[in-house]
Amino acid sequence: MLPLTKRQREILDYLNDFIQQHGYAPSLEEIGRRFSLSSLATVHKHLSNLQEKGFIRRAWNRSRSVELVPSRASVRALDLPLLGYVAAGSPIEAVAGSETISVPETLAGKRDSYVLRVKGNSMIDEQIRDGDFVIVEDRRTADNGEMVIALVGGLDVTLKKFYRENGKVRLQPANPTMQPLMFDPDQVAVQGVVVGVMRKY
Amino acid sequence: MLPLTKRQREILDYLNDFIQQHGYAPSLEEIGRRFSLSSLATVHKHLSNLQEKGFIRRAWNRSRSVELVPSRASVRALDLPLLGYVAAGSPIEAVAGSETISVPETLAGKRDSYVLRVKGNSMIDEQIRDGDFVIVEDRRTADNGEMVIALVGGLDVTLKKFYRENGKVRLQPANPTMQPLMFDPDQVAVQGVVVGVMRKY
DNA sequence: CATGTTACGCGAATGAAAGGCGAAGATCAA
DNA sequence: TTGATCTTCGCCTTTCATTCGCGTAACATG
Repeated sequence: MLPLTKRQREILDYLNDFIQQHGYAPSLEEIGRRFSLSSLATVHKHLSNLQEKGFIRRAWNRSRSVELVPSRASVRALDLPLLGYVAAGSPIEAVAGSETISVPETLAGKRDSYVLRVKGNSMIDEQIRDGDFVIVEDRRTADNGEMVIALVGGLDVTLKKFYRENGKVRLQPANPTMQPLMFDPDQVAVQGVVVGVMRKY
Repeated sequence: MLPLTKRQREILDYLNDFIQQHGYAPSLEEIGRRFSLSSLATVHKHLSNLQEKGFIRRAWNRSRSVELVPSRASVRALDLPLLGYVAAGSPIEAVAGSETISVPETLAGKRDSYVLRVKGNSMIDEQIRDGDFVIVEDRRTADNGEMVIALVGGLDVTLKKFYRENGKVRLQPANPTMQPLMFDPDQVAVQGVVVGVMRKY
């Protein structure tokens, strides 16, 4: 893609801000006012140049039809649903509405995945703290040592580490004050496996 | 999909609110009243335009049949450069080539940001483990308690928690076996601040 | 140094789309 | 059937993008 001039960069940034803020693009007149340009022809030429260089798209003769081309902001991210909160030992608490979180493709599992927000510090020993987002791949089986969302006895939904031992299933809390729990395999239904963590400071 | 005009955006926002609040769509007359439009033809034309642009769907000739098209609002992700590895006490070790990591927009700072991969468990007390990716916002100042990438004495580049105390700067390792270090402010140059963490299992 | 190119700028004229009106016709649910 | 609601038609005004001709400045190149 062709490089921008200083002026073009300024205008592109302005477009970005404006669209972000208003939800629609500025008119040529508004752009001109922002940069103290008295002629719309000047603005128009700038937009044409930006279009030629591939940074924006425009519908012909349509009001406020400038669109930013998602170039460097690559689309390699998935919008996963934020289903709710999870705390060790408590059922998943659904979150209102249908919020989504964008997650890098490399973090999300290949199957259907979703996101839960961690409540409390019960997973602190696995370096997961209160407020972290865990990306969960929706599947019914787990390997030893994986962190799973498990339905225990048809009641509790918990986040634990999963081990299969001597025909039993061991669910290991990531908290030193809690004891590991042993179950018969038919008592434990794996709901999903944690494949990633995100934290925002 | 075509972008919206100012008016179209207003109406779309109203539809959104109304449906959210009532559970059903407004009638044309209600929309018109909200925007002080005396002709339903005007409202109808707006809805047609919104439909044409792909933001709503309508059943033909059905009352209150406006439906919002699930936001294909492609939440963008940024491709940030993976600059290298960082371990407490060691200089940043550059990674070969120009790898990038895609990071959700919500995790990345507003300014220029980059990604470092953590080596070793020296930050374990801050729930950052070996192999984690830290998203670093490139700036030169930090507030108390922020985790910073700091250049100390023009030599070492380290990842520490940052505190300003009594005209001195305290760099606090996130590891119980390491002592906090006190410096004169001119000995410490903040390179960036950690704004996010990502982990892949 | 002259010269072609490109970015940047002006103002005016033109016409298309958006936004608006009222009235009449069509359709659906009760 | 009837009342509420959606659809269509013609016509108007406002907003906006486009085009044209012309000009200046910066810059690379022969």
